[in-house]
Amino acid sequence: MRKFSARLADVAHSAGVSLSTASRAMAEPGLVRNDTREKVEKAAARLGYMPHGAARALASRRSRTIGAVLPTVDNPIFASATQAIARELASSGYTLLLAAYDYVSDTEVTLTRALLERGVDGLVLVGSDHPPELFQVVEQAGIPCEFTWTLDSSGYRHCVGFSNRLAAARATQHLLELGHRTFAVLSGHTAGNDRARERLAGVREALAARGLSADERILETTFSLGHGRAALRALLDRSAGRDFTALVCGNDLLALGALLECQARGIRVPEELSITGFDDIELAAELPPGLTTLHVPSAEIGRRAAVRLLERLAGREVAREEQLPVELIVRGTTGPPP
Amino acid sequence: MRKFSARLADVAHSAGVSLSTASRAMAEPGLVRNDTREKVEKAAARLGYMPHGAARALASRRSRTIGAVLPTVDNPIFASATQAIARELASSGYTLLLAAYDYVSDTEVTLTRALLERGVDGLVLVGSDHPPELFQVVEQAGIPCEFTWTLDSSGYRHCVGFSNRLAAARATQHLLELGHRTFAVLSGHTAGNDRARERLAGVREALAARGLSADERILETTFSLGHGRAALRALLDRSAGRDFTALVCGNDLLALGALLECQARGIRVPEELSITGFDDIELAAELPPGLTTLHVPSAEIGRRAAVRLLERLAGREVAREEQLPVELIVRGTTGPPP
DNA sequence: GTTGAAAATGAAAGCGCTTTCATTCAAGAT
DNA sequence: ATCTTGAATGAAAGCGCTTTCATTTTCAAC
Repeated sequence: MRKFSARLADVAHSAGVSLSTASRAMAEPGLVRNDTREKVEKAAARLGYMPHGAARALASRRSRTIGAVLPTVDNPIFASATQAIARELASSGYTLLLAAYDYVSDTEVTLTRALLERGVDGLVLVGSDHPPELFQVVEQAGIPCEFTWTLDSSGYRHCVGFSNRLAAARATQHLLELGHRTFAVLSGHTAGNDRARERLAGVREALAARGLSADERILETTFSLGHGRAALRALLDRSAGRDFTALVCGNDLLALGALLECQARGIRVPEELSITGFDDIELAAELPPGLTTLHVPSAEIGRRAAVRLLERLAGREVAREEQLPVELIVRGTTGPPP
Repeated sequence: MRKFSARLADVAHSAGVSLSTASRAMAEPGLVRNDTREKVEKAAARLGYMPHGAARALASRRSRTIGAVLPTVDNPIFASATQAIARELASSGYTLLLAAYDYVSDTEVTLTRALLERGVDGLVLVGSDHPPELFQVVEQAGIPCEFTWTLDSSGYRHCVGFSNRLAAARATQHLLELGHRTFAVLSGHTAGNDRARERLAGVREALAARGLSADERILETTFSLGHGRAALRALLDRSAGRDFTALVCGNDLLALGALLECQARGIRVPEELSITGFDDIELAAELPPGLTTLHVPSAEIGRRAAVRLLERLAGREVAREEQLPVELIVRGTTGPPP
């Protein structure tokens, strides 16, 4: 079934040079005379030569591929970060290998191992919370790794992101400044997810600084519109009536789900209830009255992670930690309490 | 920097068997005695052996990787299809390599070539519309390829999907049956996108069958909420006033964008204007009054594409074309004309 | 015990490329 | 002319694995 495919040896022969010269002509054009390089290029074009990545990787000990292991690809922020990584890598001749583990830790380890076996030269991971087994295989592989969407408290891993804790505290602060004193929180699942955990911690700290707490009104759920909606429903049904004026959400999907539930129930936002999100996805701006949220530089995170990895692969040093700005975007879902 | 990593030869030596036996113990356990297999497995575990994918690929002539080339990963339908492909492949020991070309044809060819160089054993492409160059490199690589989200009119390529034309016609038919006679259409860009083109053609045909046409009220734009909104705005501003009662959209993002624009302008849906989408993303059900749309089996498309590829790689035959059901979901955005 | 066939193992030849090392070549200095 | 030197090229040794082919072992049947 597989057609004959020209090898570099065929190209070399057709160009009338040795295999090594042909190899150099393709990889390091500076090492051969101009006319021989042209001969080789012509021969390659003539034969429709396509390099054999596996052979190249085996001989050179690098694959020119980077692996990214994501919780899910079905989230605009990861999608744009991924796109950015891929683009940046492509401009340096690298290819991105993608794997999504759907928030299942075991799968994350399996997929990471699969990528390492495929010989990726570097790795992009999300968050700093991972099974010890994962750190172990990555360590053993001895390849550079960037942790994203987070800052590493241990301070010895390479990461590019922002403080989820401070950002979440900022949103909470915004609500406090508007005068809110009774809060509810819709958080993502915190087990194995440091971003969700840090965001929740940030909210708690900001409240605690004012002697407040939302403890009995904190719900953890899956990041999605439907779950956000269901979670608010549960919150409203449980506390006899609505005993809070502000709702802080772990991401925009949860917040928008909550907003839709409010609209369905006839709860006026922000007059009766203020809502904040996190991420600033496109829908946050489009859905009236506009979601107050934190804008995270997702594409920039991806791009920087890629750049840093390329730098490190080239043997250059980069700062351990790269902090990117998160901006509070105030839109229509927050206002003074009733 | 890179740590020492055990090779299969080390495992073999440690287990007291030959390299070939060790190889067989890992790849074809049936070929070695139980106790030797155990010896090898123990040795592998002891040394933390991790197979070298490139070496394996070079020797065996297959990489156990499948490539998928998508227009974008930032669309729920592609995200879920991708997830499904990856899951199905993983269960057979295959890994998915992902590439997104952002609707840029040149990039599509470049990325496909990159995947082929990486030695993918099979390919999943979206749609049947591709630059001739792409068909050529795929052809030359001689690997199985599945075209998805479409049915191939030429009938000689392997594809799994549905008729975008008939589905779009069905939605149009629904509006016709409700009594609508004046239509506008928000289409995705049709250049190089057979799905968008077929959907538009389906609408046109359904209208033509009743002697109707929407020609002067057809707009092509980028698939996104914001662009959908802007497109409807343009449509309303251009025709002096609103001279149509039904709006057929190329996908849900466009439809939901249009819906938001209606809500912003105070146009009541469906009382004054009926809207249909295409895809049935989560938001279509959540955003009041609920979008009437066509449910496409995106995960199933991905899963079947993966299964078919695995079958073909195992040397088994599969039907050239696999048609999946598309269902009209009637929600709140369609009703009788005013 | 033999014998023969099947099962298990080992030796060795690559897979297609990169890269070291040795060799040749061109060209300026003597 | 000869020598020197650096640039350009070629020969050959792997990279870590799979797989063919040959050899040894096992074990049922005689």
